[in-house]
Amino acid sequence: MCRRGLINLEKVYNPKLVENRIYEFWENGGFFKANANSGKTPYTILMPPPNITGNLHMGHALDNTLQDIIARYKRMQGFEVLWLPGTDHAAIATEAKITAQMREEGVSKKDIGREAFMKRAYAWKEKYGGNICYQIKKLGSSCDWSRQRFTMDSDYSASVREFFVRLHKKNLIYRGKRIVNWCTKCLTSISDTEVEFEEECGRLWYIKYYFKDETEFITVATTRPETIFGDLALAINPDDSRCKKIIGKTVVVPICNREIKIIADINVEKDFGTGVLKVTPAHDCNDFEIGRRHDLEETFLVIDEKGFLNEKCGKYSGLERFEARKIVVNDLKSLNLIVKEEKIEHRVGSCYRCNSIIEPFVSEQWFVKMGSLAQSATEIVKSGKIKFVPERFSKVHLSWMENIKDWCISRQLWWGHRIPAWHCEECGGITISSDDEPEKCETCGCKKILQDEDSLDTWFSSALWPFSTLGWPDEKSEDLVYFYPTDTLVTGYDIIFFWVSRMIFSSLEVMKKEPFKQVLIHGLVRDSEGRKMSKSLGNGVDPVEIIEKYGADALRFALVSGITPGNDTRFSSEKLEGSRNFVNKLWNAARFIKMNVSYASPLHSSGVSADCLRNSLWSRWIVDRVNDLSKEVCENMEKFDLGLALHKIYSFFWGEFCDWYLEIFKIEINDEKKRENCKMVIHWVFGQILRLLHPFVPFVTEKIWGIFFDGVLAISNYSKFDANLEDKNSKSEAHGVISVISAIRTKCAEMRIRQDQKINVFILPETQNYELFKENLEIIRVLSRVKSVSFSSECQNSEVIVTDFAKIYLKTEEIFDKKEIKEHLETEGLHIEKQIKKNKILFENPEFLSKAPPKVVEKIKTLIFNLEEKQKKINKEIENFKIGG
RNA sequence: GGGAGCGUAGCUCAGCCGGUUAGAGCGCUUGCCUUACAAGCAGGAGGUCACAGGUUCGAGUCCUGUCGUUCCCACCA
Repeated sequence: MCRRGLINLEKVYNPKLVENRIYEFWENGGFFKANANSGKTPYTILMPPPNITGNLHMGHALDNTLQDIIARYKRMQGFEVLWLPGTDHAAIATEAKITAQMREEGVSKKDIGREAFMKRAYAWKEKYGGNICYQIKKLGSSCDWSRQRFTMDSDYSASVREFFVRLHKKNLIYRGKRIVNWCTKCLTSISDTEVEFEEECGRLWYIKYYFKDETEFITVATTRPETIFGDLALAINPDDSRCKKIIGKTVVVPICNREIKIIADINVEKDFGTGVLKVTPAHDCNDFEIGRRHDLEETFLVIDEKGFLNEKCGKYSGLERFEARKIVVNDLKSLNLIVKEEKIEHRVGSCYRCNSIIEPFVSEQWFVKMGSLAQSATEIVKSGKIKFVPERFSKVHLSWMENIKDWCISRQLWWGHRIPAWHCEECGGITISSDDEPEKCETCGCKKILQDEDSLDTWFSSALWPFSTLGWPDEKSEDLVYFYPTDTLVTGYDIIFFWVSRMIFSSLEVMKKEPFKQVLIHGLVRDSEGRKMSKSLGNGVDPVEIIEKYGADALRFALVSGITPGNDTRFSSEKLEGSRNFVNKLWNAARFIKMNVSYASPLHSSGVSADCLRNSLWSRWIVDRVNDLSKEVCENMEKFDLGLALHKIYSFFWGEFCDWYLEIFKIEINDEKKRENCKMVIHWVFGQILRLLHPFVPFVTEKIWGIFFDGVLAISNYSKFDANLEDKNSKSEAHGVISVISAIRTKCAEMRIRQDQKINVFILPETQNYELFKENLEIIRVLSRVKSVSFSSECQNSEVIVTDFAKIYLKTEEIFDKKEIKEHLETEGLHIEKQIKKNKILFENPEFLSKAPPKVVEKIKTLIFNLEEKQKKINKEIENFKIGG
């Protein structure tokens, strides 16, 4: 890496020439490697492992950027920072991708078998997992690659098995036939969180069920007539007035002519449809519950795993479920069994991976008992040991935990952790073991045992991320002891249930300690029109493409500026351009400083001496300002108000440092007495700016740092408030001069005075400000772009401006229109009068005086005083015009 | 049905504990190629802070309600 010696810095910053080399420099230097023996206070962040399904998207870019900002900030503050990266095998998502790919090739899972499939999946992991890491590096992420983990690493897998075994021992895992959400395309069960519900326009058919041997019928409303083959009862609410009359009676299921009973159950809404529900326990969650209460056959399946009607459906068997619906409805109609048909808005669940409609389906699955786990996860958040930022997201976690049902953790997939359960062919007993291959059946001791075919929910393994990545189940592992509990988890609100909540209860279960102290929740990255970025809309943006075009720093800047924790953000090319411009501005400031302040050898940017500040207001001012800024920025950073912190640095750097200090520096550098001190100050202040900005835009700042200073910025100290550098007077003095310059500029623009009109300015300062202005006459002249500035008490036929610090007269060779000047003054006077009035009203109210804090009263008093002073001056000028005629 | 967010300039959004004349970026507009930067510099226009009440000496900020909007949760089949 070219550390310095940039004699000719390019006019336009080119991130392409910088970023890759800087990252290599950091990585080779091992600056991001965490050390469990450093003796420093640890600060741990675990990267939410991206799925190996494909490429990183903008959401990842935001998530990673936020983490990197925090990691770099904490590292610069002297913490031993561990930011542990990794990837997730993403069982169902990856398997869906691979099978889709295979389908195109015309092969199926069955064709190639489990072993070959796993081989293929690992190859996929190598390819895409590697690509993801490449992308994370491109973003500038300062994570410790030596500790990189994958959720299917062999020791990680061992920890998953161990966890399973422990839960099983505590009776928190059970196996049983239950109704689950079944995806007929992925051919697996999925958990409740993995079902996405959407409001859809469907139909409600009113179907006649005749009483046995009677001509009377009862009408039942259903959205799923194709499931009548699975009807095992009709149910009615016990409070329904018809209930007594019909309860226990037998009705005949249409078409299949099976006889079923009418039962009473409180889960039937009296007011929905006809108030009578057909109960299909094997294909509806609600009906399953009712079935259990009334001893109905739970496993009476009529639809198979692929979504086709089975042999129980007579001539309809073999029909796809939605096809069957149409045919059944038609047949019912022709049998005159449909009373009416109406449109209905209802919620339909679909698979979060493949989007096909979920079939509630009874099958044998493994479950985690949630009761006690959920309770501990609730308590820890209520106790405040885990804090959500913003706080409101703790509610999301809590309300989910408080209403949770048991968690279905088995999946009929191959890609993932195979369930560590072995079935005995001899005795049918189940052996649960954390061994890779247990030798014999625990029950009968024979060796004929076969591993369960199912694998585990991907979230079952990612729930262990906080401790498995640090060495668990080895409880004495150095990393685990030192880095656990971790400090901050950064993630989007969309995976609170999926992951955050599950990490909390899993960690409490095995570690007996919270997995992290804070959870920083961020929102979604949307497109410029506020739409969610998605493949189907084609509005997704590839972070790497953006980096190629604008640079990683600009991307990071665009993602972070203007965000507030928990809120969504929009991403647009306009924002990106603004961000790139900022980076370029920074680069050019460096270029300017390099051109004017060249030291033979790079400096240690240790501090500024009081000596440096002695003879320049502007040095005192800028040092005080950057000192203030450091304080505010650190306060914001601690609260994770990263967008706000960045905004403050931005406006200081651009609006104060560049616009004022650098411009003034150009003038002061000509003063031999000030020159050296100025150089030292600019050097130091710029160093502080680089420190403050580094977590946000690490590449360009590191690059520039190398031009001016020794050492590595990434591991330098963050800028920090220093009470010794406070200088309150500098602020008002600088403001006094700046306000005069601004006033002249505004007036000139207003009056369309062109620069070539050579105007002369005379100022009359307040006596106490005389020295201040005397010192700064040249600065005022140059920055206001006027011909001359001098002191004078009065000046006929001149435009007059009154500021808090001075009266200013503008004079050109041309004579101003007196009337116009007077009018300007009068408008100004009117404006001031209005303000005075508004503030004086406060004092007419006795309650204001008695109740408002003295500080505020005092503040407003001086405000009024100042305004009145100004008003007097203006009136005097107006008076002059009258006398003058 | 329950819960949450948002509503501030043409657009995207800041605005901490209530306290002078409500801010930024972009866009628009006027004038500038002023030796770091035209990806720039110096000006300017543009706001009933969704609406209605309330608390308060004082409300964009706190409370209640209304409207609009977005999202999350929930077994009306």
